[in-house]
Amino acid sequence: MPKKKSRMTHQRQAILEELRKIDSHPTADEIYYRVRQKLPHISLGTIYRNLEVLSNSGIIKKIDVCTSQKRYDGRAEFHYHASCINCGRVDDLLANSRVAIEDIFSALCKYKITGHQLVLFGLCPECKMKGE
Amino acid sequence: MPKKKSRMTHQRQAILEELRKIDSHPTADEIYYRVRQKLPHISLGTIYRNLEVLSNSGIIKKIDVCTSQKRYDGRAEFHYHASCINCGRVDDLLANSRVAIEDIFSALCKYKITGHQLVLFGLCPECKMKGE
DNA sequence: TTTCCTGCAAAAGGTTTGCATGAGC
DNA sequence: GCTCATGCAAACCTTTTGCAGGAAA
Repeated sequence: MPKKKSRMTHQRQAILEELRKIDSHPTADEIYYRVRQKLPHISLGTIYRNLEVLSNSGIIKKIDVCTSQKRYDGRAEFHYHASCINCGRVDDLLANSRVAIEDIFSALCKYKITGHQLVLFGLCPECKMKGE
Repeated sequence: MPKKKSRMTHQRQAILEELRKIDSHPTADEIYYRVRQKLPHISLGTIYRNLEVLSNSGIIKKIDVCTSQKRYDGRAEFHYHASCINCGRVDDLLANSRVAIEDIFSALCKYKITGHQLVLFGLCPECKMKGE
């Protein structure tokens, strides 16, 4: 199957820029809302299609923090995320322990481990302060 | 709010038995299919409502392996899961390293860590053998 | 006899897709 | 000019919910 080449359209550009500009980890509809400030006629379908294309080509990352909506991350390098159980914000964590985790479990089971997903839950500094 | 007491109906019983009988980690519709062999008139809504009640009371566990459907586990004790990227089966792993993981990340970020979710991906022994 | 639970069917909520048109390169 | 991408809207899929009748305790 010949790899089809993708075009850098205004829409794709705007989505990527928006994602790189903010360091939160927005959901598709948050991105939609933001990009519409610049391109008022863009559709949600286009947002989803582009997020898919961009993450399939390794330019961005689709992340799953076990909530109803997927989130997207402009940083494609490997790292973990922490999700606040109170306010829902999602923060980056350092990329430590990747190999360690997969090694530990490779030794403990018969799977050929090829990846893993880890999400930490807790209270973000702000919610921790508020004592909630 | 007074805790409301729950009743052990035939439906709830059958769902729980089915879940305990199989050590795969079925989705709601797989459970629906199986329980219908015994209770042909049970509805999917009842399946979902009972899985919710049972997991909220800590009798079973709802698990998320980052696919479109949630899965359910008759074992409520803490343990990890591995998901085969080829055939989709989900297996139990030992419960090691729980504290270690949360401790590592508590030291690395400003969150008050209260939990985490870890899923390992890879090839199950069978798919590994088939060389896929 | 009081709640809680069920079946049914409709709705919700997030994401994907078909189609005709539009725009990169 | 050839594809690939877009906007729109409808479809999809999993899960949730409203309601009136049914069954645990």
